Amino acid sequence: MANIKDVAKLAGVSISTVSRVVNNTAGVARSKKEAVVRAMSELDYKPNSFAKALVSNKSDTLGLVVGDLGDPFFSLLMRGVEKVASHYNKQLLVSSGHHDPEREKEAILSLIDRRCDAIVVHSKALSDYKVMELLESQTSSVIINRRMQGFEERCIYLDNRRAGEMATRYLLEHGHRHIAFIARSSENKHLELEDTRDRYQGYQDALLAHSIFPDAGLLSKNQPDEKGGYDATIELLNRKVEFTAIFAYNDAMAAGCMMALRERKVQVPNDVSVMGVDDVLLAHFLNPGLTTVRYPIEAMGTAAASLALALAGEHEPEQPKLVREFMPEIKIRESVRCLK
Amino acid sequence: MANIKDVAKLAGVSISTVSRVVNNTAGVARSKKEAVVRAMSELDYKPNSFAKALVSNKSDTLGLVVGDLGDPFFSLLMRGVEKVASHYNKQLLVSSGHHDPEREKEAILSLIDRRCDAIVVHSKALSDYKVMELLESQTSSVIINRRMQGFEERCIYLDNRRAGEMATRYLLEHGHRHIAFIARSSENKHLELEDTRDRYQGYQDALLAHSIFPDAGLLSKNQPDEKGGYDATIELLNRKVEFTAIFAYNDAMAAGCMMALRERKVQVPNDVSVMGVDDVLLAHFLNPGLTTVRYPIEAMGTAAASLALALAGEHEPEQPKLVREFMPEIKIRESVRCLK
DNA sequence: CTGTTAGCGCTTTCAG
DNA sequence: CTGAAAGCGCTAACAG
Repeated sequence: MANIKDVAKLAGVSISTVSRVVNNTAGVARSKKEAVVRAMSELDYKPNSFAKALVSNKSDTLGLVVGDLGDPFFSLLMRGVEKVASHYNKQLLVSSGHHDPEREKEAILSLIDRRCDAIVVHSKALSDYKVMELLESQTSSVIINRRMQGFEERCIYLDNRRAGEMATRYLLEHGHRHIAFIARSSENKHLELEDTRDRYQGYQDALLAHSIFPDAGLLSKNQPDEKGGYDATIELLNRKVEFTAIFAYNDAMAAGCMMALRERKVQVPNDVSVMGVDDVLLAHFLNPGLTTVRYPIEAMGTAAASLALALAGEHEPEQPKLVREFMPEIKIRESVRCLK
Repeated sequence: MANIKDVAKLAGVSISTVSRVVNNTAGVARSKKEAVVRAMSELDYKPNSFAKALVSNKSDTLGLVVGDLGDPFFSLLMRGVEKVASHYNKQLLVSSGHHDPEREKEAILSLIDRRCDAIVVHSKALSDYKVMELLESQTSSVIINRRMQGFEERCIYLDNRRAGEMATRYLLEHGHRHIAFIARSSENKHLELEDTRDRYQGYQDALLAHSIFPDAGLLSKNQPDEKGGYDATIELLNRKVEFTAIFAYNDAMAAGCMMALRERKVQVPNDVSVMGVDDVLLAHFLNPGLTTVRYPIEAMGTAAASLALALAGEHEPEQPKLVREFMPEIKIRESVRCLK
């Protein structure tokens, strides 16, 4: 592959001149410029990005760590991040942590090794401490979907407590009094997940505001996907506790939940109402459509990438005060019945 | 950030020695080795990947072009590709073509500029000719989901004709005689999309084998997503033509189709049966579950990445004869009614 | 086993 | 406006 020297030779100029026309970094005589341009296209010259990165110490790369590339939630997150990456002409380097602490750590480190200009990290398997330790020296990195003490400036997150509170209140306002909660279980025993805890907290807030004491028998934990939602619901059903509504940690669990209910001939929403969180594509196409709490994940991905790039000095933060905490909102479909 | 010189100085050795212990490329005296290791960890040394790539002319990067990062189909593709990337310790560089010819071209070129060791491309907006022109000199690139004349060695694709034939035959075997086809329309007037054409061809094959002459009034085209499926179905319904089954280009369109039917109070599968292609997550959670033709996209992503890396000389192709053409298979759920 | 040295391809002073 | 030259951090002969 042709390099800058070849171009210089063919154009009859020095490599500095070639560099100047490539980067438009200084004036060059029209005639020489034309010669260079001609030589470049003739040789199909493409500047070597490594050499450039080496000397400029900038990679024009945006790193992103997600949990699982195949998950619709992360899919939306990636789309949001990609939007700003392409706007700033950055390439996207993606790594998956596979919900495993060791692999998450590797994913983060590999991105750091690559000297990304900025990094956006979604991590659930690593402790706050570990994440901060890994990213401390990486000043233009942003954590998404997590709020960490002393690291707030670099966190983009949802008000999960409010999400839990909103959903539960919505159910209460529709006359439900026995509301089950399907929570996300943590793979790591020592790591309490902030988001599921906050959503549960919000759930309790709403209940207590209606003078209802949260019943541990209505709490079921499982992994945060369709299968987990299914299993958690079966377990709930087997307990023979009474409930008229189920609030699931996320839409994926809600989908599994509805599947289990259908199997057991429990009608949604006639017998039991269901709500989720996220508002991924799936929610729209479930039947009945899933009433859920919208998690603006794509917009948050965009915000995170934008913040990361701002930290990297790529641009000024647009807003006078950047929004770091996003607000959930209720998306009404057909999975909740009014009991009044 | 510390570089190799700093480490060498601190360890009291030459940079070659440091390089040797980093890459384990030659024996080093135990004492020096230990000194180097200590210095590295003390300085938190991370080899500069650009310098390494520059000198070795290898980037340890796998490039991937997809249509849209937010689409579940591509999500699965990415997961398949990522699996082999991480297995070979390659970083994944992802670009999105946004279903636009110009942006697809840019995406491919940007990956070439980055000197990826191998590239996997999913392109629908560019013509065969353009794609081949762009990737001709890029010997370790693979096209997925497309079969191109004279480029077969680098294509990984599904037997789309058979997919269309299988689905239609399945419907015929269940007694359906009036089967509508919802096709993918092409954004680009001059570009006939091979996959939708092949599926339609297979649809016709099956029909003709049952002595049924394909009726153009039962064909409706639209964009290949939920909205397109919805619109195509509404159009079909408005035509007042008779049909007992609908075969959609993909699951997304089938989902939109079912949505439209539900709105119009047409019951699935009692009044109309529906089939799709892909078997994405959605298919499982639609109600009724969508009977579809499984497109092993994740496995194909894995195969494509593996082939690309083999072309790059990273490894021998595992199979004596690598599978380039994948076979669809029927995934039975509840959206098809037996009329016999 | 170890150090010296010549680049990899590019940007960026610095003279002219 | 232009070219020469000094690196960016690393690898890989080459000599010892």
